[in-house]
Amino acid sequence: MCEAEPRSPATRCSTCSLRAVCMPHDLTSSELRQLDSIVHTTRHVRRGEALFRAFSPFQSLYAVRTGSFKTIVMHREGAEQVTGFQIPGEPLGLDGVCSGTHTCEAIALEDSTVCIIPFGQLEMLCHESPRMQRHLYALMSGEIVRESSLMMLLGTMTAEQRLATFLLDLAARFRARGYSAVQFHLKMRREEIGCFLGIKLETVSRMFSRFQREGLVEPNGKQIRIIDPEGLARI
Amino acid sequence: MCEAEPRSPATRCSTCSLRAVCMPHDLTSSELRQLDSIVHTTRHVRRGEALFRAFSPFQSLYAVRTGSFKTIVMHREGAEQVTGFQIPGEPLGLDGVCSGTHTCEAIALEDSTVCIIPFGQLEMLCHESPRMQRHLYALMSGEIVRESSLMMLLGTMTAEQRLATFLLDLAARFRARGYSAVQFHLKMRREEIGCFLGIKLETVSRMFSRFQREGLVEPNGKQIRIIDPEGLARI
DNA sequence: CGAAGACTTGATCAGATTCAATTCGCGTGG
DNA sequence: CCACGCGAATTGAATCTGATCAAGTCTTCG
Repeated sequence: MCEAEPRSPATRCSTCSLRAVCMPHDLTSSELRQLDSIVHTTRHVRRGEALFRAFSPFQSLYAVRTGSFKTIVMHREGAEQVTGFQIPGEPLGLDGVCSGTHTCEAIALEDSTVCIIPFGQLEMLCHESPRMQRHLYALMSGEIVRESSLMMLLGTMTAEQRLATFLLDLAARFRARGYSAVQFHLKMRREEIGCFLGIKLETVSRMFSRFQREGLVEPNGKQIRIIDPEGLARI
Repeated sequence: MCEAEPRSPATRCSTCSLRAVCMPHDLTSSELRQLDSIVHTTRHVRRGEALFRAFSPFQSLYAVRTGSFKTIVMHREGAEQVTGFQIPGEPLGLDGVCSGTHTCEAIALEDSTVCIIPFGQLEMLCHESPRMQRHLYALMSGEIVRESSLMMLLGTMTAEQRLATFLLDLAARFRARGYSAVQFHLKMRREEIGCFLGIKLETVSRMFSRFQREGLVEPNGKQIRIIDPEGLARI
């Protein structure tokens, strides 16, 4: 066989339902074909396993296809900070471009799959396609902006405001992907939410209880129903 | 005059003493010449004035040439978070690439000058020069990494650890630019330090006093002398 | 069905904030 | 040139938010 092995349609960018989330919307069919030829591998990561670890060499960017991840940075002696949660359509690995080595690690919150985008080949495609180039810039800059607003959260907000902001942000991201923004399932544990928001797991739990008392949210373990988004936003 | 107006040597990348900090170290002389032709303007910003504001259109990246800046993101109703301090050789404006609009604003902490790097022209240069391309990627990714470690600071550290980390980080950056890492002048007020570290100005002041009692730092208003960097790192 | 892990809730404690009172430093104008 | 005045910084006391410790309940999964 001279041709590359045919892939299942599910692993093609050109037919992927997440394309609108993940890639620029105005790619030509020729650019899409090139993209297909780059992104020809997916990888399965089991719940709890690492997609990449800190200090591992950077070779590829990833896009979450199914499932979800957390990214964490480690401090000396095990203190860790969750720097983000990624759901389908969102990028992973942008931290590695800088030094060629990952500084954070990405752990699957459930059995998940990612698309693998070899960075060297992506660079070449970007060199040919101004649209892809722009998109890569935008992805990186977007990550910078996302982290800035997280710093705002960690630097200025109370525990109550942090959890409210977290829930509204998740809801918006689910909505953007066509899922319900009102009811969703948290794949992460209370401890991981706390570690993301800079508070302890007990505090997360107390704030959930408070939201329930105040009729803002109906938490049922990991199943969350948002009753009063305006109320949450007002906090 | 057919030729572009001659610039003073001080405004040329090719002769700039900060080039090693600001640009890739392995540029060819032809690449340097191209760089000179792009970065042909500097701008003065008075103490307290904005280099760019949130929501202003993004057109250029900037590099601090002299002086220093803070970048802040605003929340509804005036709550603000300082997301970074920039000293000579450091980039400004990377947040704007994403949406074409700045999300933070950059305020001069003292009378300062910046080099203006029009982003459209930089893109073109990057297209020609793989080294410049890599450098731009690295700048953006580096900002992502920097912000991650700041999130770690805001999410997991005590006030004492935050200030110690802040001082050591500044010291390292001054050293990298050939300034003393032991003694330096803080251009920002206690309030701004606090706003960066997610603590109140009184707490910053108390921590400075504590460091002085413990013989770690000799603070004299804004003049700082670091006595025991290992001790600071151990906190 | 039982055990381990995850979550909730209460009581107490500690670190940081808030409020307030001085003190210090610096630029301005008499 | 010095005094004045204002913003910045320091320090103390009271308060509060969130952390810690601990007990008990709920879930999940082998």
